[in-house]
Amino acid sequence: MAVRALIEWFATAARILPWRATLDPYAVWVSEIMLQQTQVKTVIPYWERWMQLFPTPAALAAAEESVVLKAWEGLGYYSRARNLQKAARQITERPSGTFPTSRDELLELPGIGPYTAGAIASIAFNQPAPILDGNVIRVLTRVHALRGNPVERELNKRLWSLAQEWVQHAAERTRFPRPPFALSGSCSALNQSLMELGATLCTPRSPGCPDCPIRSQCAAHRSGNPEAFPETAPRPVVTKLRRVVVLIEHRDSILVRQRPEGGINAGYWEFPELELELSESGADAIATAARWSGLELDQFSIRPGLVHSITRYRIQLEVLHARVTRKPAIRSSKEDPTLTWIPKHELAALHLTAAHRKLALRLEPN
DNA sequence: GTCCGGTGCG
DNA sequence: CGCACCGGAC
Repeated sequence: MAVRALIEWFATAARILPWRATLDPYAVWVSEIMLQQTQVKTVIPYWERWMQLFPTPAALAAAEESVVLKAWEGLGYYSRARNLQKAARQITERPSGTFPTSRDELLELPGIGPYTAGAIASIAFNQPAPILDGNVIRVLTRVHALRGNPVERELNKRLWSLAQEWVQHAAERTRFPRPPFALSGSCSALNQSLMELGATLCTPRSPGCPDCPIRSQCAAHRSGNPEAFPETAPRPVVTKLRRVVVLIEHRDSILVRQRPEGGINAGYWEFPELELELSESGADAIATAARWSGLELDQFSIRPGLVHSITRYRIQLEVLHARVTRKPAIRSSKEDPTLTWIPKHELAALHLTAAHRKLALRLEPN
């Protein structure tokens, strides 16, 4: 085990990150949820704004959902934001009025699974709770040269048990050097050092083995091919889709709609989007938009499109623009009651999906 | 183009 | 256990 070397390395090599300046469990929790599936660099400005807007669980619990979703706009996986607020409401309703401190209590909150429960319990409260995320999986499979897919039950169980042994060892056998940031103790230091190593040196490609504090104890390093670990399952095939976005402006207003609950980008606003066949041409896109809107073909102009990827889809967006002097009566507004004209200056405050925010930024200001 | 990554739900 | 959920890095 390389626990001591890891902790000593962490005390000197840890990146200074805004959420490392505090041990407030709420601040740690928010950072951990944002960091799920999302890179540190992306998270930093979101975390700063979030902590200003909602400095406590009570502030988050009391906020309008639309304000919460606006603060999350562009981060993706929007159920994380909804669950964060749901959990904040549960926390403020606790009879004790205190933040849950145990892994088991944390696990009861929506959006908190085994990783996040361990992260909060160890980082904020220095409990010997294990954590296993992508970084830790990489470090542990490399140190022990563990073959197999870490998602499968057998290896996954082994990795959790190693993570538990390491943090237990940290709890019983180590102290931590005083680092230049907030640290609750050696369990926190060990867990954070595993993640930090995975994020900065023990990276998926081109790992920085020469600088690694535990390379002498690493079986994958000795093997000469650390990148062979962990083994990964093939990713699901990407489905290509093609859609047309219809930007219709009338005076200072523009047509938007809200995405339904329960699917991609649930509850977020967007400009109307229509499905196209992959084979359809630009002219077909205009015909589709005209049929949907009741406008004439020649009222539309083609604007630069964009490509974006969400989950297993790669979506080519064509963009059409029309400026009308009379609002068209759009038939589908009966089936889609969220279809709404809003003043363009209100787009800034609306929660839009990332792709449509890019389109909104291309509109001329009034 | 290809790769990366926690939680919830069926 | 398989799949859905996002956006950005390379």
